[in-house]
Amino acid sequence: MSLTKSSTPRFRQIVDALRQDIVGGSLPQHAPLPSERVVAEQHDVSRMTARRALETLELEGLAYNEQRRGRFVSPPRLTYDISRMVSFAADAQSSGVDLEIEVIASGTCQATERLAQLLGIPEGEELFEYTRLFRTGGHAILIETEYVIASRCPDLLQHDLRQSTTKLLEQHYQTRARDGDITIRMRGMNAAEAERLGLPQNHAGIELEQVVRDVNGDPFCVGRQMWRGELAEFSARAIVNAMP
Amino acid sequence: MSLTKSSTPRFRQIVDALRQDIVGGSLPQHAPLPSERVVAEQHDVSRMTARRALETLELEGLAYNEQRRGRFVSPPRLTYDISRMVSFAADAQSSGVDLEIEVIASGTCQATERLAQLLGIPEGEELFEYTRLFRTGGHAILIETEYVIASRCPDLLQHDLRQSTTKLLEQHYQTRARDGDITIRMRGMNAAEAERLGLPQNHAGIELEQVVRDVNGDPFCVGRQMWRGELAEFSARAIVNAMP
DNA sequence: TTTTCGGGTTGGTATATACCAACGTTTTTT
DNA sequence: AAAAAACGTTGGTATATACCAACCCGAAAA
Repeated sequence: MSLTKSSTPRFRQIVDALRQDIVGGSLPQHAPLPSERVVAEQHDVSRMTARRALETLELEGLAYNEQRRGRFVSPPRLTYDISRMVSFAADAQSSGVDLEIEVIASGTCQATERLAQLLGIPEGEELFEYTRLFRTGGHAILIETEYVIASRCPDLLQHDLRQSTTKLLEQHYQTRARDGDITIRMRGMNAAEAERLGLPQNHAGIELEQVVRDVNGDPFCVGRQMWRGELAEFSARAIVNAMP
Repeated sequence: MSLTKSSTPRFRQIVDALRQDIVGGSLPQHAPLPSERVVAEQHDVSRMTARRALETLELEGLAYNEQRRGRFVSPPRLTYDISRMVSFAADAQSSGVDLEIEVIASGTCQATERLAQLLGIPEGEELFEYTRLFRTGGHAILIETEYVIASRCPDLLQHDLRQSTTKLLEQHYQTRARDGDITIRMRGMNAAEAERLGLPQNHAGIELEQVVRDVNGDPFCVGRQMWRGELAEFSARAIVNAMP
């Protein structure tokens, strides 16, 4: 006889129902979704199936998850225009996004082989290194670590790092960013990144690496950002080269 | 007493072991990973736990999964330089990547409101629409749908679409791409996309939307690509604008 | 030689259950 | 009033089991 015999899996039906509640607006931003146990009871499935449905909503970017607190409706994406500005902080703040920056760590380090190569400096040269967490409305968006050549900006770490680095370097060190190289890819987060962003390990996110160069074309800063994938959006303007 | 009492979860220990086999090179590209049942037996866990481990490898981008055939080691990422060239096909082929293009569908359609707006044309105007699947070594990378203003390139669909559209339009219609706008985001795939790429529904991927403009600044083509997230990498060069 | 039919593999879905760790709130104790 | 303990919630991990659908491949039939 069989109960329903519809070919779409149960968990997917639940996903569809919950998605309606979210995109239909009956569940606003940051509103809690029903817990795994509640969903299981409401739809008369096992908790594992309910869990599957809720996890799928996370994959779709419609919900996020705070460690053993519950699942909530995701806020809309933030767009970072990578070809207009090298600094996300300046970009966001000038477009009216309420952006909070927390400095997780800061200090000095020595250039590794890779950093030295990217910055065009000898291995072992002193760098400032700092890690910052970006939030909006208390909700973590991305975590960033930047490395700046120390000799170009003495006492950089004495300044307040809760602002755009690009602006800081301009105002105090006459170092103006002219251009940069950016690489974007999707990948699972490592333990440290996931913890900072309040996510389970291996949650998929978007990694953005950038090298920033000054008006002379000399690189002075490299950074690596890890974004919550469901919150990230990157826009760019491409210029097609002259052809042969 | 407890058996191991290590705080890292069993499934994660298995992930670590399998990852070693992959990055260590003992499992080459496209080599089959042990099946869920085999992993379960080898590591003395239940099949659900083994499955969990293998799925985590997929999230990390180290493995991919073909519908009920098994899991395999992922090939390395492909990089698309979005600021140098508007066409991935031309970019890849010129850099020696073995790229196969399959035309899934092609035909004409009428501009929807959104397409009309992007292309700067009246709603309902005739467009060519075609969908192509890109592979390398038989392995699907991305699926793309493009819309081109029909009046600008009569009989476009008579040509072989298994090549760079940019080149095709240049050679036959004197339409040369000058620049474009690109948007990149991560999201779960819908049913159609997932099926074409041989993935389970809602697998996370990277969506890339682009509008291409000619030498007069008039848009003539819009496209939307869905990439397997673990294979995609985008590079760009950013130019910082003059400041106030 | 080609086609068809099994049987064994694979992952996909689903249930029912169990215990744990982390968090929040309430109650009790200090 | 402040600190501590208790309790109930949440998701995180893990097991054991079951059946299904798609696929591969080899054996049997055409």
